Amino acid sequence: MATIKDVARIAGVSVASVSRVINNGPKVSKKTIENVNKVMADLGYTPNANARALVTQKSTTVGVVIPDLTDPFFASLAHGVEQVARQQNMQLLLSTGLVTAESEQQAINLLIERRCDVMVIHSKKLSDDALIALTNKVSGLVLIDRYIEQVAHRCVWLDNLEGGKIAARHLLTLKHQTFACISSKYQIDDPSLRLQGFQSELNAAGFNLDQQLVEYGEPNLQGGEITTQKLLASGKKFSALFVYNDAMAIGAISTLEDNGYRVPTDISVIGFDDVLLSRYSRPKLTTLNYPIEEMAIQAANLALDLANKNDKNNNTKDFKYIPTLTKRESTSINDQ
Amino acid sequence: MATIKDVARIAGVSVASVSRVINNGPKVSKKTIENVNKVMADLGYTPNANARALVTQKSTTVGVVIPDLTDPFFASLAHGVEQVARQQNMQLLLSTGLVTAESEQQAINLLIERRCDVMVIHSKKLSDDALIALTNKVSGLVLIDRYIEQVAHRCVWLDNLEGGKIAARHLLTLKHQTFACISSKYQIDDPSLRLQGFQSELNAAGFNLDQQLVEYGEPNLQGGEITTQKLLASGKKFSALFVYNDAMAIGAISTLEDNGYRVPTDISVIGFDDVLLSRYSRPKLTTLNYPIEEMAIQAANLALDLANKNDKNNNTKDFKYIPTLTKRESTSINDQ
DNA sequence: TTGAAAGCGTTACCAA
DNA sequence: TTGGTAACGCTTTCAA
Repeated sequence: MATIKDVARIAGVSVASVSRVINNGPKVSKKTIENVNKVMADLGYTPNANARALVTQKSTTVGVVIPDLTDPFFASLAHGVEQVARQQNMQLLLSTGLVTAESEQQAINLLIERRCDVMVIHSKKLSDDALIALTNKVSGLVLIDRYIEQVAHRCVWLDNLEGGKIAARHLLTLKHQTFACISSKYQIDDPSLRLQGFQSELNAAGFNLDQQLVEYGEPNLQGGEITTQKLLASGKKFSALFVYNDAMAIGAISTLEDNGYRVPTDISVIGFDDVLLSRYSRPKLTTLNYPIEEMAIQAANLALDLANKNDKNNNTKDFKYIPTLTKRESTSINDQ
Repeated sequence: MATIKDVARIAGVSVASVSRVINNGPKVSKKTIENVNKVMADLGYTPNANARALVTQKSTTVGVVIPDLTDPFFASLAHGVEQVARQQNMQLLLSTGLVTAESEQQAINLLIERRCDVMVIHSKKLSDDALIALTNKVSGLVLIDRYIEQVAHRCVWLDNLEGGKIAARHLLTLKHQTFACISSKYQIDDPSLRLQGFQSELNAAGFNLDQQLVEYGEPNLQGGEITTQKLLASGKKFSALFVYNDAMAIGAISTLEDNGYRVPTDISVIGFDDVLLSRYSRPKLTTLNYPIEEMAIQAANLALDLANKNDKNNNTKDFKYIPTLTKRESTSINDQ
């Protein structure tokens, strides 16, 4: 592959001049520009980004660490980051497939090796301390979907507790009085906070959440089906069901209808996340919108600022998002 | 950030020795290894991948070019490539957001700038010639979902024509006699081949596809709804509907049921792709499985071999995949 | 407006 | 088993 030297030699100029025309540098004669451009085209010359990164000490690459690309939620996150990357003429360096603290750490290390100056990290397994340490090493590192007090100004996160409350309020407004809940068996923060918020708001309104009507399962379609079967098997009645995420909610609806319950006529179901899926279900899912793409854009911009030390405002506050209710068809008033 | 020189100086050895321990090079004394490792740990030293790439002339990076990350189909493709990348300790460099031939070209150029030696490209807009030219420049470049005769041995693709035929055969087996079809308005190869295969198999069995029962729309949920409305508005009867992809098929089912038709009792619907969505719909979608992840893995491995000149078998044949029928609940026998 | 040359952080060859 | 050093392809300063 042709190098800048080849171009210089053939064009009969110095590499410095070639470099100048590549970078639209100042003070180059029109003639040189044209000449060099022609030679570059002839040779099919493409500058070597690695060499460039080495000398300029910047990577024009933004790193993203997420657990799984095939989960639409994370795909949206990556998509958000990608948009700001493209704006900046930067590229996405992606690390996925993370299950343990070690693999998360490893993924981040790879980004550091590439001297990625801007990174958006979704980490649930790494300890606060490990993350804080990383934060000191990489100035453009931003945490998404996680809140750590000591590095609050680098956290872009969603208030899951409030999300649970909003769901409860919606159901309460619809005059429901008996509630069930499906949560995730994986006890990271999110599910327990959502459940906690839901429950506390119910209590505040003078209602109770029967612990026998709380089930935990895999956070996917099948998990929703299985937990709903258990709920039904308990024999207890409920008219409103709050589900950890949309995939489970769709599974729940499916099982409910298979068992002769109409949604929302007999039972109202509310999900969480508002992924694409929720618009594809029948009935269309009422759910809490998790503005993950918007948050990812925010996170990427923040990382960019941090990397460029544009921390003008020297921000110390975090970036908290509140989910919003998206009313569709799976909840309705309880008129029994 | 600490460099190899810092490590060498502090450890009291030469950079050559440090380099050897980093790369598990031969002939290093145990003592040196331990000493150097300790210093590296103390300094939090991380090798610079850019410098490495420059001198070794290889990038340990695999490039992926896809139109859109949020489309589950492409997410699966990226996921497949990612799996083989990880196996090789390589990382994904991702380019998305492609709409025109120019932006596709641009995306590929960025990968070349990074001296990405292994790349899997999903390109629908670039001309055959442009792609062939690229192929000469990058030895590890593989095309996915596209077939170009001159570079057949670098193509991993699906036989869409056969897919259409399989759909037709399935419906024929179920004794259907009147057919409708929803296609994509974007006239790249895939939709027209699917339609063509469908039609030709119908004809072979002595049936006809009424052109008034063929509609074209946006390849998403809404497109499926709109085209189905048009189909219904034509007043013509049909008992079987072949739809371009799963998203449209789900839209179609929704509109059909809203208009009082039961699926599959009154009308059988068959989709294409077998994305996650198809398992989430009610009734669950009968569709043609597009083994995109498997194909992506194949493509990535092929690209790897090509890049390493492991073209041992000096393959000249292409990699053609045939979709397979996934029977679920949206098709049934026509007993009228 | 142009060119020479130093230097970015590594690896790998050649000597010692 | 170790160290010195050229080289990778580029940008950037300094002089001319």
